[in-house]
Formats: sequence, structure tokens, C-alpha cells
Amino acid sequence: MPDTASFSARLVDWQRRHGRHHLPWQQTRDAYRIWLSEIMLQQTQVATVIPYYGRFLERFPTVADLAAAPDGDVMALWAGLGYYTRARNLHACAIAVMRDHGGVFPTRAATLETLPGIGRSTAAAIAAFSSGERGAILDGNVRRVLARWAGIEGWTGAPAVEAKLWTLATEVLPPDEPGAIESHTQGLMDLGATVCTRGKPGCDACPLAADCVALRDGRTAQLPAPRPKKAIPTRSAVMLLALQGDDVLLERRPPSGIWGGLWTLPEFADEAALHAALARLDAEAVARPLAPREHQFTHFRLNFTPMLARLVRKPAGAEEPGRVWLPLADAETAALPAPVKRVLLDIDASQRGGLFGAE
DNA sequence: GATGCGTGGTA
DNA sequence: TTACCAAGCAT
Repeated sequence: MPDTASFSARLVDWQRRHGRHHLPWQQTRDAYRIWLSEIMLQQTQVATVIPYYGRFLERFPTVADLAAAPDGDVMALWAGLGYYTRARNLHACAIAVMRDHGGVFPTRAATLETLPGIGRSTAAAIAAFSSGERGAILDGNVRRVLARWAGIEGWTGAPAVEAKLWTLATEVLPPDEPGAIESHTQGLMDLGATVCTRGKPGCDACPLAADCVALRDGRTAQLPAPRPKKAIPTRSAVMLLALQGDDVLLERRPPSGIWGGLWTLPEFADEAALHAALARLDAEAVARPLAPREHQFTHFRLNFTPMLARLVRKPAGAEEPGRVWLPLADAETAALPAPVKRVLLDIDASQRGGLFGAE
């Protein structure tokens, strides 16, 4: 039977010996830095976050710097990380901290949870790391660790299962001793990321192996249960790659929805719609298809074909708000979704005479 | 309470 | 190639 009473003592001891202590957002009690890392790490792996985290802190060393920045700057630095609502909420949160909290980043979970982009688990994590406040987290690592250790059946995203996990996560919290909640919280993350991994967990090195139900029953490969399968649709589109010299025409996406707030190539359902729009820009322009590309989202697949049109001059109508001519050389640093950035970098390389360009 | 929201790593 | 999902939150 799982021994709830000794769970945290074993975890904390393991974390102090074998856990991670030198990630870029550790070794600080600065709630701003901890918050930034926690938001970036939502649904995102450590290795992906590290370079973004460094660039953000360099550009925005304090919450005041972030709050004062134009949203375009924030979106540009976030581009490529995904889940762009996080970036909008990040900026809104910084502004709220300046306006409602005197520029002092909160460290209490109850306060943090009132801010945009901070939910129950993130609030508890920030509070634990910045002020030692005792509270449970429930991220993907904790779901997996607890589901295996206690032998909890069902998909961990199902509300009933999730409620059970929150209860258990609270039951295994350490006693209120200095430093305990920090090591406990970090230990859950570290154990899930480095030992109790999805495939082939390293049970030999696990401090919870002695009373792990999944290990005892030989069911570590079956727990936690996978998300119920759902067919994902495929959408197709054509995108206008209008070039005038070394500049490309971009449009800003609406604030909500896929790629919200980012700049993309004008997108159309089919070639007829694209040709009609292109004719309005330049009656003599011709578009030809480049190699089709595909991009996989969580909930659908997008197949799209860039259609290249070289314009002799910039049309007068293309200066409206929400439209911009971007120099291809700026594609690397602009607020572009990953697949659009790839298209522009490819075309830029081929224009400069690269051997493996998109054309 | 179910769904929408990105990207890249890993097996 | 496909399946699965990672320091979740908002609506």
C-alpha cells in the first residue's frame, strides 16, 4: 500500500541528492523570474524554453520593463513557443502587477490566481518557489507520478480523475518546515521529467518504488491511461507569398484563434480566392505554387501551399493597418508562427542563391 | 465540462 | 510515419 506519510520525506531527500538545481530559473526567489519560467513551461518542455527565457529576461529584466513594452515586442519574442494566448496574458499580467500591486510581484497563491494566465497549479508553484508557501501543484509530471504510485485508473484529464489527483497531491504535501515545499515541488517535477518518464521509467532510481502500485503490479506501461483517441481533421489552404524586391506582404491575425496576434502570409481557402485578392493588389501579377507544406497542430493538421507572386511595385492599397511589408532579412526576429517563418527563411535563402531553397 | 490553443521531442 | 504529449489556462 502506498505510504502517504513518508512520500514527501523520500521525495525531498531524493530531490536534494539527485534533482535539478541549476536550471536558469532556479537559485532565485524573484517572483517575476519564477513566474516567467512557469508560464513558458506550461505544456512546454524545459529544453525548448531555455533560450526563450534568456532572451525575455535580457529584454525585460523586471516586470516594469515588460509592462511598459509594446505588445508587438512581446509577441515577437514569444514567436515559436506556441499557445500565444500565454504571451497576451503574460503582458496583461505584468500590466496588472504594475497597476494593482504597485509593481511588486505577488507571492501568495490566492493573489497569483487572480492574475491572467495563472491557474491553480501555476499559482501554487510560483508561491512555493518565491515564498515557501505550502500548496499542491498538478502538472503533467505530477499526474503521471501520482497515477502510477497510487494506481489511479482513467485518463488524468478526466474531471473525476483530476479531482482525485488534486486530493492526493494535497495529502502528500510535506509538513510545514523551512525549505520542504520547495524541494517537494521541484522533486515532483524532476522525478516526472527524469525518472518517472512516460516510456521506460527508471524505477531502480525512484524513491517511491517501494510502495508504487504500478510497479508492484507491472503496470507502469499502462498507467496513466492515455487520452481517449479523437480523429483530428485536416484543413487545407493556400498562402500568398507576395514579394516586392526583398519585402514580403504580411497580415496580422485576429487576437483570438489560431496564431492569434501573430503576422502571417495572407491565407485563402483555395487558389481562386487567392487569385481574386492578388488581382486587387496588382492586376498583372501572377502567382505560382511552391512545394506544399504541412503543419501539425494539437487538434488539426494544416496542409498549405505557398503561392509566389513577384510584384513590380508595392500596391497603394497594401499600407492598411494590419498589413505590413516585412524585409525578408527580418523574418528571423518577427512575430511569425513557426511554419510561416520557415517558408520565409527558405525563400530568403533561395533568393540569395542557396542551393536548397524553396523554389 | 468539453473544447481550443503550438511546437518540438521521443519512441 | 504515426502516436503521444510536455512545469495548463481560459472560455
